[in-house]
Amino acid sequence: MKSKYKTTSIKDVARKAGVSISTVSNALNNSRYVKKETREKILEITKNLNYTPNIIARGLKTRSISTVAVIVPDISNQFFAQVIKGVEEVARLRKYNVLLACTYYDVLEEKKSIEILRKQFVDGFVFVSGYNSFDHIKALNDDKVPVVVADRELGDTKVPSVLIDNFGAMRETVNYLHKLGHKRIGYISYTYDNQTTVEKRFKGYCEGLKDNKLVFDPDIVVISEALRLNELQGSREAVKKILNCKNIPSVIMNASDFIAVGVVRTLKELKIKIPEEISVVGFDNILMSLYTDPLLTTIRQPKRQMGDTAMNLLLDIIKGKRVKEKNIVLPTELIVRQSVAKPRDRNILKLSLKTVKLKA
Amino acid sequence: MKSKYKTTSIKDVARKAGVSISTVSNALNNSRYVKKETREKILEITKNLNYTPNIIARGLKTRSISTVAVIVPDISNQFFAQVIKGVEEVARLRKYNVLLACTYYDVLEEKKSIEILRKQFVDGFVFVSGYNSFDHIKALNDDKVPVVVADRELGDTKVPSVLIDNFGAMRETVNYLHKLGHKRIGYISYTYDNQTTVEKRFKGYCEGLKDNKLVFDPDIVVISEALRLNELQGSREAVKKILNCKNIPSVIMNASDFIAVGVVRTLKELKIKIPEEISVVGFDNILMSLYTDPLLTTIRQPKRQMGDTAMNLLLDIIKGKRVKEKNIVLPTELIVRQSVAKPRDRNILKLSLKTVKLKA
DNA sequence: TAAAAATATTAAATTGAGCAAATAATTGCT
DNA sequence: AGCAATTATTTGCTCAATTTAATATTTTTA
Repeated sequence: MKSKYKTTSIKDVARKAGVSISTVSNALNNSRYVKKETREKILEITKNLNYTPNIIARGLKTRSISTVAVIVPDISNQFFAQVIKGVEEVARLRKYNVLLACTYYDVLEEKKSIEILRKQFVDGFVFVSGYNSFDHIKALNDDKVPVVVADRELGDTKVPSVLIDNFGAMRETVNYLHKLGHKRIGYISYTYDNQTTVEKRFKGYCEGLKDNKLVFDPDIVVISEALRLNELQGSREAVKKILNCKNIPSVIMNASDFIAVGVVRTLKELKIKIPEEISVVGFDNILMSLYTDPLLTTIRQPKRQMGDTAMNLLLDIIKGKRVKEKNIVLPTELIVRQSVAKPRDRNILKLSLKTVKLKA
Repeated sequence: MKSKYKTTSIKDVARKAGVSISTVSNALNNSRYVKKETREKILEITKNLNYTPNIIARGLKTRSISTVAVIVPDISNQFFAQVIKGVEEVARLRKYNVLLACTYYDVLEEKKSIEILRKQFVDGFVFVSGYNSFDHIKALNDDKVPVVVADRELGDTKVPSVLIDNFGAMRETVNYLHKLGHKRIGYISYTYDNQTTVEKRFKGYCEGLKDNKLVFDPDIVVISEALRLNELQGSREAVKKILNCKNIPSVIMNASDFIAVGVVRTLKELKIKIPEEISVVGFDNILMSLYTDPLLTTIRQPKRQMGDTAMNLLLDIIKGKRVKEKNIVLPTELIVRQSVAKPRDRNILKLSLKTVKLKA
């Protein structure tokens, strides 16, 4: 504490115990032999004086105050909050402190945070970048600063990372839908930069189509900047665009639950029945996916687990433990709820679409 | 950083500049007169050597490493995440670090966090307790440890706090509804302990009734433990209980948006029209309130502002600034969306209820 | 020009611990 | 008892800065 008042120090304990400072230090840290009686006396006095070692002083010598930084784009985003939760839990368990820094998708802020913190007192970083280029993180790693990246593929296996297989998850979901009988699979996403999770999802969708000899049809794929805002309007426009094509898809896959929630809303507004006429699939398993009507079928990513795995990995690296695998891929899971069904007779849909076309 | 390699220290700068350590310190901190040329030379060399002071060493002397702790029950809760966001923003602005600790509504964890952190290196606390008794926080304040409480009424104005007027917000909303013509106002809440925000809301509801000479009717008030879980089922049961009474309310107020969202869902399931037959009001303005159908009318609390106000207050206290008001009440706002309307002819409702009763 | 005043700089103490090397105390062995 | 080996403790340096009190330098004043 900043308290200007003198706190009890190791000196006080030493004086009261009639021994030297080092003996107290040795007794408390078990770093050297200390006679049993001496140790007990010291422990007793430590307790009486309510003494705890000054972490800062210790840190000056040991060069660590058991603190790691978590850097995320925005804590108010459920996803990042969950990752942090995982990090925090492991930190508490392993007696570490967590420093939080938000960067609001601004590389400059990311770099600034790195700059400030690495020169200061953190032992390492759990990093979820909000940018599409990772040179600053690679540089950090090259400088031997312990860092673990979560949910970002750096294309550089030297940097430890904890990811999910966005590509595989989407691909398998396409396979699942195809098995149900779907042949026209639409896709809605916000625009992506190079290397981002959203790009991987899109590629997984494309690969899934190939797996099943389905052709990629740009008429039923919308990738739009408007969807980045997580607002209903984006989904609304995307859905209308897809519904205006000749051959309407029997299912719409989405790059995120936020988009999917908007799609569900829009289809309901248009009186299109989900999943009877069109099925909808999300990605993320956000809380809201449990509040849509019908409940959203989506792909769960283990957000909290991502955080705790990253933190455990980071601490192992900091402690110099030999880690066998430093590029960890966590499993995703398709959560089957109510918004997907086998495709029905396409005539049902065509019927309701007469109305839609007029409105859209 | 923990880097075992030697970093450049103030000594290196001093040697290279041909001056003493203290002069370098004085030059960099503006703590003493330093001749202009000397200062410039030192600054130049500081830059060349890429020197930054070791915060830990400084902290040992100054007893601060510019870090505050934020303690919340659970970061994955939107509300707390927003508060933290506010705290973090101010921290970055005022060049402070934020240590995060979650306590999962466990007083023991709260006490443990206090115990660990206050003895260590934090300058103060922003505290959102998850408990209904605040002795540990009062003790902290009594010990002259800077602490600001957010969103909790301690009933002790000695402890600095940033709150909203839960009581007044509910009361005024009752007045608003009464002005619209509502005479039967239902209320759903989860159970509360002493002193909590939810209790204040309930009292505000009661006072609002009195203001308008409406009688409190336990038949249209549900306060249940089941609602604490934030799951649909709780709201569903509460709604059915209210609908089973003789004289059904024309509007249902709710202690939280989570409850309200469930209420909206349930009413829709029961084919009761919102707001034509029953109006619904929430509290919190969570993201999901923008995704219900109809959009939820609710009471906004300035969550982020709560965080940044608390942090600014805390830093002012830490810096010894004279603060005129250390018990701050932030304004709430009724956000009028679609789920509230003037009450119509009660016969409409009675008609649809014939069906409901059977189901419920 | 010498003394006083103002300006500029520095040596040394301080912060609270850890740690290596030196020293002291105890035990074992012949 | 005497010496080595073992066990226990301490001295003093270190970490990297801030700060106080002392000192050096320059400028002003009489």
